[in-house]
Amino acid sequence: MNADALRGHMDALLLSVLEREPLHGYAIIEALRERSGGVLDVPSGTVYPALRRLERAGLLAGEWASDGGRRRRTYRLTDAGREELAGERSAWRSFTTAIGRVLDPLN
Amino acid sequence: MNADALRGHMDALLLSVLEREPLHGYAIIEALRERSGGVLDVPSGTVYPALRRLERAGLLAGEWASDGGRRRRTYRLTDAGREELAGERSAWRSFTTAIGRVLDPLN
DNA sequence: AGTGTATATGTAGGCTGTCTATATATAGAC
DNA sequence: GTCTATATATAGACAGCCTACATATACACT
Repeated sequence: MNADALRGHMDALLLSVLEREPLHGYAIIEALRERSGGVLDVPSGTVYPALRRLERAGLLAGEWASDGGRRRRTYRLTDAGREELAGERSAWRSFTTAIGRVLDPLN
Repeated sequence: MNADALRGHMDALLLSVLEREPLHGYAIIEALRERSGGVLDVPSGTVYPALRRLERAGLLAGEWASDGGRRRRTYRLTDAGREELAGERSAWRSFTTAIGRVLDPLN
């Protein structure tokens, strides 16, 4: 998976894995790997700053928790985050349609 | 269309529109707009440097021509460019599959 | 007790491709 | 003579993803 290909789609991915239940960063990385069939292996240096960015934007709400001695920051979708996710899904569809039309060898 | 979303997919788009016939930069921009149903309106400041980059990489071959007093640089796919296009199409399929799985609300 | 691996978060700095804004020049319509 | 379309190109800004590194706990194994 080329790194540049992810540009501009990371937000949608992060919001999407948080749709069903709140998760912390490390669990999000694993969820992305599993749900993509092993294709997406996003480094922590990408995910943690992105989560902070989405929190600053009001799309996620983060909260510190402890499991034994380990600190975790668990993120959940805000209402604004849910709206944003819907918009991202719509944008993804029109994006793939547009690129797909150009790449279609029948053209 | 968000600018970042295109990152990493521009090469595939450019190679793809040149698959059937050689075109010059301006015509490529129009072809992208038409074939995407008006969604892709890529500025010249993106396309011309990208074409040079692909030429340097040996994927395109450019040649100056004149239509009346206007100078045009017409690009055609090289053999390496055709191979690259096949790879880009394959990468596009696995990319959309992976992202689509994560974005799928059924997950 | 010490080593190694998995879990867990985070920062600094680099890279690169896309964008905006600008410049140049010809052709043709009005 | 002016405006728009055609045609190419560069400079510099910007943003986000990356690598590499730093820190710390839990747990298995020796």
